[in-house]
Amino acid sequence: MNQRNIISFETLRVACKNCSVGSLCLPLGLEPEDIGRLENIVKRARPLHRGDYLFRDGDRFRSLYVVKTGSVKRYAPSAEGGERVLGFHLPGEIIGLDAIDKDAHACAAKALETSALCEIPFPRLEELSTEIPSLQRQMYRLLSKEISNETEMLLLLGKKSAEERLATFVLNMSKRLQKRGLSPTDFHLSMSRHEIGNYLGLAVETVSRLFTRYQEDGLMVVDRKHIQLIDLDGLEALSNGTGLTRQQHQHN
Amino acid sequence: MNQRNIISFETLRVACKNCSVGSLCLPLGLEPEDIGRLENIVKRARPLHRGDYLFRDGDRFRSLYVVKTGSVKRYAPSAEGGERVLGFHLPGEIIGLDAIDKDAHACAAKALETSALCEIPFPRLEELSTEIPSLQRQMYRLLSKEISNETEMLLLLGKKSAEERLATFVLNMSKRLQKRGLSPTDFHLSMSRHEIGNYLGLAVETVSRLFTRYQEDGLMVVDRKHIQLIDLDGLEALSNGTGLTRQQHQHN
DNA sequence: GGCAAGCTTTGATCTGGATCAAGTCAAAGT
DNA sequence: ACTTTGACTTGATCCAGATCAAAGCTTGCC
Repeated sequence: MNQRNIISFETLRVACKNCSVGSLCLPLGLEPEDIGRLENIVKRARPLHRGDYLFRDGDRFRSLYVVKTGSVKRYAPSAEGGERVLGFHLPGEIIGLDAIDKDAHACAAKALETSALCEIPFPRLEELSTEIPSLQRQMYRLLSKEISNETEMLLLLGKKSAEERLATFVLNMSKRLQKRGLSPTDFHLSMSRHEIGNYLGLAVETVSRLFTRYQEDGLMVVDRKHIQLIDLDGLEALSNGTGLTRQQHQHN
Repeated sequence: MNQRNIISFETLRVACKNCSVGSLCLPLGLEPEDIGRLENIVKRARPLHRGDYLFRDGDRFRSLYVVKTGSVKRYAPSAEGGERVLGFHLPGEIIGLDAIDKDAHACAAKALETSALCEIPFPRLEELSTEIPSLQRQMYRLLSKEISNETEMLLLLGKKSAEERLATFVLNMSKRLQKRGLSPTDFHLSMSRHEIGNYLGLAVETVSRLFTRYQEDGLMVVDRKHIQLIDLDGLEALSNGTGLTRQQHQHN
């Protein structure tokens, strides 16, 4: 706590220019000069520890947040303590775009592990984006991309089987990690089986059984939260329903 | 065809100021003067007849569209002729926000009945919104609202039962029609049972059985595509899972 | 270390809704 | 009036995945 006071302003200031996830985030497409103006309004948020809330449902909407390191779970608490997981957020991803309209958060967000975040006060961002057309353009793109992502998820929940859902999920993680310069075939899942199941509309048991089966079929090696993908093409085939069924696989 | 040529420019020009759905659309929150500038870039699109395409998946993204009258179905065609219905659009609703990022439409849109639309060339809208902050603000809100809507749908597909889904759908239609000044309890569904089922992730047969059951339980009167809602509270209860189950209902 | 509290796996059973299979009905043409 | 066509309903059966039940594993905490 005291330590915060002795850190100089310069240290707290965000440096988007050097940020490893800058190319996935707001600065994309901005001139260096404009990135400087953006840096002036971005704040470094206090680091979160596992289980800490970034915001809760019902909170007034003030800022967008960008994950710098770690990961965040976003979920809608339902009556009777149940919850529905809406998404997992990796470094470079922006959280809060869904709250702009209602001016309040309809869901809660909490850290899955120790995480660092940037905070972007939305009124100032909105103001800045009237002055920097390329920032406005990037905002439109980010909002639109978020819609596409949700639509993708809708497709998954609406017609894919359990097998297809989990394969899609694992591949999606793989691709997102790759974009961040991490291994697409060897990674750590920061969320529990329960959370994965909840996110995909499946029971924990189903998730567990599928991981076991994928491993038996030589698609991946699973050791608790550590995943090693072996057969990306096989997973891709499963993910879009063109995969061999269990029986067919055994016969070939 | 010839008739189009003798209509004066003034007739073709869009008059957002007098539009009955203006308060649901882009002009919301704009000064009369700015609405005038918006009108200059909005075009009246050629009316569509049942089955006509507004755009197809893969089409280059050029414009947003607003339904003025009628209704439009948006869907993702899948391999082998199958399709996944992504939404139904009523007057005042904007179509195409999901295509901004990729600069191409990932889904197709076709008219469910004779429909009139406005076309808003996106590059010009983007330009105009850098000049009119309240227009930019409205765009952010609309995009954000779209994300919320999709999230809502995600919740529905992820954990609601068939019974809850259809009740939610009917109530959602009711509320949207009410906002447009139409009866919230007596309306016509322009889409088929098949399309409703597809949209909700249910089989046609399930939709049909549920409509029958709702009617038996005195919640509504269904006559082909015409729906009359009788017990809004009962439907609301069903829709969020707090409703009595069939058995409980009979015992009370 | 050792115990408690979660997670995760695995097995057995159950069920909501899909699928299959006939009809029924309404609108449009002949 | 009679066929056609496509949308809708109704009934019978089936199955993927939920739910129930019971262990194994980890991790953390005293």
